[in-house]
Parts: sequence; C-alpha cells; structure tokens
Amino acid sequence: MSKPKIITIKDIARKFNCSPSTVSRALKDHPSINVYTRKHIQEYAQKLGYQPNRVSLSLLNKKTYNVGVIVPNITGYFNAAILDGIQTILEPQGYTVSIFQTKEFYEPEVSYIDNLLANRVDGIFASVSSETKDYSHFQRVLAQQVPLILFDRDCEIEAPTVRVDHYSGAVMAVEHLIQMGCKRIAHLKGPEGLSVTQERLTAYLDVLEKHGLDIREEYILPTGFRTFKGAYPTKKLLTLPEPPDGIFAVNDNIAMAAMHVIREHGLTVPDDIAVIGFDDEPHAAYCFPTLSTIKQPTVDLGKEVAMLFLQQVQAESVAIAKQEIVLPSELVIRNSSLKKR
Amino acid sequence: MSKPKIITIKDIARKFNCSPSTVSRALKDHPSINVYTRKHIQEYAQKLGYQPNRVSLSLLNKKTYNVGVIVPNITGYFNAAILDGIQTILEPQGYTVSIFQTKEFYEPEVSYIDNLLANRVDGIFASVSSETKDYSHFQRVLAQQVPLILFDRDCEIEAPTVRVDHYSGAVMAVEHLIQMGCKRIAHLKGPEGLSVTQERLTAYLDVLEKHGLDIREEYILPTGFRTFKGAYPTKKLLTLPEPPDGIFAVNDNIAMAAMHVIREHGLTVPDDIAVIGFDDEPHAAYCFPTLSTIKQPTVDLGKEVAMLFLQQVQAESVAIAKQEIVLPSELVIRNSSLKKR
DNA sequence: TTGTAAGCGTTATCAT
DNA sequence: ATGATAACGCTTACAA
Repeated sequence: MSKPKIITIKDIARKFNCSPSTVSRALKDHPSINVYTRKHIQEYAQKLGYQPNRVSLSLLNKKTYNVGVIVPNITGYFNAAILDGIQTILEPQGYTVSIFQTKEFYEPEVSYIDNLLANRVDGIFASVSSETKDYSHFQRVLAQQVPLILFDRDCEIEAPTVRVDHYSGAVMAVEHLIQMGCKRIAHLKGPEGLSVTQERLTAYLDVLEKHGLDIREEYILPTGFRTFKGAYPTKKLLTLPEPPDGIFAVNDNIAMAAMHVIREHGLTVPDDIAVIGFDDEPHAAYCFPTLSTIKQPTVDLGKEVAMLFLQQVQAESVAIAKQEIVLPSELVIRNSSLKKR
Repeated sequence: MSKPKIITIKDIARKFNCSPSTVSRALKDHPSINVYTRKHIQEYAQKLGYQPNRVSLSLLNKKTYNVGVIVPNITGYFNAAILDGIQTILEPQGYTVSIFQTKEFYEPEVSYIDNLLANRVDGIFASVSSETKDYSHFQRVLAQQVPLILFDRDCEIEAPTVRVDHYSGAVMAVEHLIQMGCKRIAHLKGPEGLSVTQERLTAYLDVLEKHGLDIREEYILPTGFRTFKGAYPTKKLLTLPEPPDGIFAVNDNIAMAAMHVIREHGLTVPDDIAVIGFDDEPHAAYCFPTLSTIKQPTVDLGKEVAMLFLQQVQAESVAIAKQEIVLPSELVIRNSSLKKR
C-alpha cells in the first residue's frame, strides 16, 4: 500500500543471487555476461518495468542531460516558437528542457541562473530581461564552464548569440510604409533599454533620414510587448495636432492594439493610417485588416541555439567568444499597409 | 584553462584540513561547529561561489524537486497561461518545472512520461493529447506512486483532474447567440475525440433542442485548435444552400479565422453572421470586430493543479481517486455577437 | 563469466 | 567540536 517500490538494480541482483554489476552489465547487453542469465535478467527487468535512475547517472557522469531556458515570457507566440525549435533539436538527443519566465524582471533571472547551476544543467540559454543591467550572473555561468547561449536580445556578454536582423527587418518595414505613400510615420517602439528596441529605432530613424522625412519626437513612443500596452500610446498619437499616416509597431500585438484604437477613433486602416507590425504571429493573417509584418524565423532561431549548444558539447569546450549568428527577417505585405492611392 | 573546477564540499574540506562532514555542518550553521571555523568556512565557500550539488541531494533524499508538465502545445495562450499558474505556485516552493509538448500525438506523450519517471520527478501534470486512446503510460506513473494531476482534458484515469466547466461555458455561448436572434447556429467544434470537444458539442446540442431549433449535421464541423484550421470549415459553412447566421467556435483562434473568411465572402460580422469564441485570448478584445468569447480561468487552473500536487506531497500519499475540480467559465460579450436587430 | 570496490557529492548517524 | 562511515543507484576498472 505505502510501498513506493521503485525497482533498482539491487532488487534485481537479489532476485538472481548475483551482484549489482552483473545486472548492470546484463542490462546493457555486455558480451561477457552469460547469454542465458543476460536474457533472464533483461526479461525480469522488463517485466518489473525497471528504469535506470537518471539521477544517479547524472551524479556519476557529471552530466545531467538537462538544459535550462530563460525567457521573459512564454505567453506569446515569439518565445514559444523559439522553445519549440530548441526542443525539436535537443529532445532527440536525450535532453530535457526546463523553462523559466522572468516576466522582464532582473531578480528572477538571477535566481533562475543560480538554481540552474546548482542543478548542474548541461547548458543555459537565455533571452535577457529588459530590466537587466548587470550581467554578473551570466559571468558565473561562464566561470563554471557551463555552455551559455544568448538569443533574441543582445547584451555585452562574451557568449554566442543568435538573433534576428532587426535592423534590416525594420528598414524593410519603414521603407515599405514610405513606398505606400506615408509621409508621417510614427514608431511604437517597445520597452526602453533593449537591444531589440534600439536596433529597430535606429533603422526607423535612418530610413526617415534617408528619405528626407522629418523626425518628430512626438511620433516615437515607448510601449510594452503585450497587446494591451499598445492602446494608450496609439491614442496619444491620434490626438496629436497632426496625427501620423503610418505606424511601425514593435510587434504584431501592439500593431493590433493600434489598429483597434484607430478604428475606434473613426479612422481607417490603411487609408488613413497604414500599420505594420513585427513577428508574423499566427493570427496576423486573419485579423482585420490582415496585418503586414516582418516575419522572424523563430523556430529556426531556436534550432540554431540548440545546435550551437550541441557544438560546444561535442567540442567539450565552452565558447566564451562573442560569436553571433544573425538570421534574416522577411517582409510580409498584407492589407494593413496597402493604401489605395 | 580547461579546468571545470566546480567547487565541492571536499575541496573546502581539504583547504581547511577538516572532514567533509565538518564543512557540511558549518555551511548549514550547525551549532556544534566552532563558531570560528564556521565563519571561515562560510566565507571561503561564499568567496568561491560554492553551490551544493542538487543532483547528489536528489539521490540522497529521493526527492528531486523537479516536476514535469506535458501539454499538447505551448504556442498558444491557453496552455502557456496554465503553465504560468503552475510556476507561480511551485517555484517559490523550490520546484523546477519542465515542459513538454506532445503536439497532440500519442507517441511523444508516452516517451515523455517514461523519461520523466526515469528522471525521478516528484510529480507529473498532463493535458492528454487528442490522439491518446490508451492510458497505460499514466498507469505506470500511478504505479510508481508519483503524483499525477490531469488538467483541461478529461480522461478515464483515476487521478485528480482540474478542468473548466466547458459545458456551462458552451451553454452560455449558444444561449447568447440565440438571444441575439440567431436561428441557424453552426458549431466549429475542434478535434474529434476530446472531452473538451464533446462537452461543448453536447451543450450546443442541448441548447438548440431546448429552444426548439433544428439540429443540422452540416452545421457541425470539426476543426483543429490553431488559427489556420478554421478557414476551410468556415468556407464550407458559407457555401451551404442555407448558411448559418451564427457560429459558435471551439476557440478564439478558430473564431478569428471564421470572421476572416466571412469578411472575405463579403458578409458582415455580426449582422450576417454572429460569432463567438472560447478562451478570451489577449487579442480577442482588440480584433475586429472585437470577439465575444468565454473566458476560462487559465492561470487559476494552473494554480489549482500546483496546489493539488502540493497537497499530495504534504500528505505523503498519492491520490488515485478520481477527484475533480471544475472551475467556472464566464461569458464575455463584445461586438462579434451583438447583432443590431 | 562474475564479483569487489571505489567513486560521483552530500548528509545523518554514530563514534571520538 | 570534529571525524569516520554508510548510504542514495549506478558503472567500471580490477580481481578472481
């Protein structure tokens, strides 16, 4: 009744009046064990549903086959898809992936890292939170020779990084709005202090300048990444003496919120205001108007992360160089930006 | 250079010419250790960044503080929010949560379970895949006395289950459409063979019957859960000799796809066809028209799962009774169902 | 062909 | 106040 009875190698040994080592060898078909006893032991183990205790193996081999992923959030398509990519590669290799959400806070990021190290994970993959300014917890990872791969968000740590080319993606987005005839393009730019935000902003500024368009402070507003964070800044844009005729939003969530607010204001997308997002979330093709956006290779990004990790594992050396893999993004034109001229 | 140098208790013992046990005690402030050496050891450990190896503790204590969650998908708001709830409760208790996606397939579900058991997790939480017909892998969990909590999707396993009251949610949805004047209500019902699908379908049928409305086979179409799975069935509905004037969709994704297709067909939501979804995803309030839906207490569901688990841990006994927690859902009326009569 | 023993890192028990 | 030892489950030289 209250006998947890998890079968161990010793239980089997007792049954066969042999030593644990014999059982161990028999179970892995070691040729030096009598074919007969080998069979018997295997069958018995099978029957009892014996499973080798991975915890003891981890201790023995100093290898846990566990990796940890730290992301700001999983309740959004972007990071969830990256995780998907990571798991696609790593699970067939026998790794277990644990996932942690910082919610963009610094404190949990630090404690997750320390927990992961205490758990002796074989690798840590992280997308740094927007609040993080100090990177010493990541230095600790490197100091313990644990492979560290960063993704999506860039920072000043000497570790391999996989990210999307936000700059050229943003350039495509803004160029597209200009081609569609927009003269007054606003930018809902995302949270302050993130490389992502910064790169896209720079692209936005560069393109406006290149085309001789005015850069207006009041057209550049910070937002969050989540849908409801897009409403208020958009309202501010619309009540400006001269509202924009195009909006480049930091992501599809914000773009959807913007379209919603524009509609409520009695204006039309794209004719009054064209809108373009970033990410190409699954519903971008189904909302109204269908949302133009920049498609990021999210799943591939996750796969790259996983593969960089496997490389380090195979090389048996931890990369502390600032290797950077930059994946291209892609312009997806839908109706939210197609102005009838 | 290539010295992984992870500090162990032995390293510290050597440094102080004392035994590992002394270090162990010193580090946990055991009163029997000389206050002086205690301090010294603690400081030294601190300086070197010593972290107790949780793997060895897991082996010793037969408790890993790891739990596994198996879900069909995380690239959607629903399950991601549940995970959120689980982690909110369990992380402060020192648990690490690993997440696995079955993608609605049976095979990975089985192998995830076996891996989890081999890893000696302290608990397993699962939302069974739509493909799963055989439950012996879950029986194995119970047999090993590992706490098992099921959620969202019901099945015939003698384990505690936490789910939302889909039936009454669906009743609210369909009743609402009827109140809005819909006479020909279609149901995009989700994948076959899931309790979720079945419960909602039953509610749909019951409500139609109660109101004396015809039940038409051609109005009941299976879909998936993901957005793009909603387009084709909706097209089929629209090309019917007598298309519906209301659609109850299995979730918000499918509802959004439906609205998209309706629009492309030159019809209007809600005037030609009212639409209601299920889940209340974050963008439901921002799409066009804003989507009426049934709000599920996702985060709370996750929290309930975690708390049921903690109860079992504290009781030191595994529940194999069919305890069921059913959380209420809530009707959220927005524009997609508000017909102007 | 099989058994013995040491070890992975830590702690609890029982000495000293 | 501290040390020695065994134990958690398993593997692998090394013996026999």
